Amino acid sequence: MTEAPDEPDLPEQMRIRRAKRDRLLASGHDPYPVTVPVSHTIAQVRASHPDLDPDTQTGDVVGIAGRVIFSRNTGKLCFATLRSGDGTEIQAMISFAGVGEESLESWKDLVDLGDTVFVRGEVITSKRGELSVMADQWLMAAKALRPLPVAHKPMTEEARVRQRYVDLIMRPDAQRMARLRVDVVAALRQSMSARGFLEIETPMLQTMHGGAAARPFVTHSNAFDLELYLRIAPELFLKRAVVGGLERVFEINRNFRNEGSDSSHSPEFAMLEYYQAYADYRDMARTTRELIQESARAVTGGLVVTHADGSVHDLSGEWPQIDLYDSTSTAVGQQITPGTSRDELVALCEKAGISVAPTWVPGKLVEELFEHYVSPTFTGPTFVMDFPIDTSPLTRAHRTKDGVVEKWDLYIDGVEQATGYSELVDPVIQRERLIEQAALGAQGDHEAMRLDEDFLRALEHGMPPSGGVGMGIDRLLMTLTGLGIRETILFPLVKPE
RNA sequence: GGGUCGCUAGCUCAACGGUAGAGCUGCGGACUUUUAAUCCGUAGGUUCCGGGUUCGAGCCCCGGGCGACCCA
Repeated sequence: MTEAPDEPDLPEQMRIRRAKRDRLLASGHDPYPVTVPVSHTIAQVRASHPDLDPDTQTGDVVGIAGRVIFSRNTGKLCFATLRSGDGTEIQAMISFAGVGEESLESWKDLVDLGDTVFVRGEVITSKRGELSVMADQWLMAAKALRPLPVAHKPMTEEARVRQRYVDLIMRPDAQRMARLRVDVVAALRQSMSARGFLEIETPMLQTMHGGAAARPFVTHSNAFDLELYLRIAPELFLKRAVVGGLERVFEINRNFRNEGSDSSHSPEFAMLEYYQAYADYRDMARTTRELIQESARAVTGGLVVTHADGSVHDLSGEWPQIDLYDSTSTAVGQQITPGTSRDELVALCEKAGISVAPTWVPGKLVEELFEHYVSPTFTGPTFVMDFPIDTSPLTRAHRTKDGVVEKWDLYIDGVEQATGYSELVDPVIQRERLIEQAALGAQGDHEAMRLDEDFLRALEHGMPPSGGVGMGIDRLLMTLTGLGIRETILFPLVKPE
């Protein structure tokens, strides 16, 4: 048994709680016992005693534990609302008659809001009808040394993100979000598994980053004296697996991109990527729609989801497909094709107020025009088809249209939700594309891809015609809930205080 | 990267350049049916950090930190 060391700089309320911990120890009670004799969860007690009349005695004795979130003491009878980890609550009653004077006084002296307590007693209802456990014994299960924030004023957004443990205690919605995420990921895994996909894990520490246009985080292996990168995408390894004959593979895991964060971007984010041999981008679009619909059904029971702001979003049915070049041409009032000159595109961008970076290739300019004029007009889920070839170095050229690749982006609520491809599997063309990327990198484009010789060697062994998709898990949670990305991630990256 | 706003008690927020306050929380007291319990009393501060102006700075100026929003 240890005394709390003197910490005179602590706020008064924390000093007092430490003193209560000491008093528990002094009276022979462990403030952090190894276990308490819980017999039922709060949810079980609630479920097995529905609709009792007020002032009922059931004769059922249970042992429950939960965190004290409200406390109302009268002279010889104390009420506490206990909340369990799943968000369910029940009232505990500690009475002079039930536990005796010493234990009652001890409760009033030593139990604070935020403490986790064990209560054993009969399941009853109070005179007001509240389902309660009338204690014949109580024990401290975990003494809280810090006070909780006020329950009736919302914590600031920053406080909720930085101290998610407190957010989870105080706000049942925070717990619901964490559990919803579990359900969505489980639904995705089940949907993939039902289609014969194997879940595999590919390296997060890579000697060569690739698979996306993004700046990587760099780290270092002491043992190998080697510069390593946190992956920006699993794509090139999943494709190696397809080369090897794992014809349907997927991975759900984290990617890391060394860029800023805002309401829809996080430096680390979870992604589902899947590859399917003998499928093309149209097959992948259908599968992706089904995956999202199955996720929505799994967590909401239907295909019409209601967001936190009350807005309603219909994910049912087929989703429209529009052509990138056609829709952008209509929006700017001028025919744009893969043959439109860079100068013309720059002029259109400047007219739109888009500031153009000198490294931007023509395809990038077209995508910027599209995002400026067209994507904000989307009202429901929309597939945008057939992207410029110069921004998609890992994608197969379109089978009939010059200058574009077989790639789609799926937009939901105006945000890119997923992207799919008919994969480029010709190792000769792939090498040419990556050499072009390496040249861009040499010119200072930090997002350009590198020449990955081992990946090319794999392709040279022959990769079957395949489709691939990448879908953001955090984005999917946003789509289903309408919340920001920092709500969907339990512990998002924050700068140190 | 640019602009605007914010940072004060454990939490949420006030305070004309002039003694830093409130609610909840806490502490002491009353109360055996409360529901954000109520009633009486009471304590609690490095005003994000560092400089400067001033008789005097939470407030004004400069620099820095963290955050939010808008723009790029």
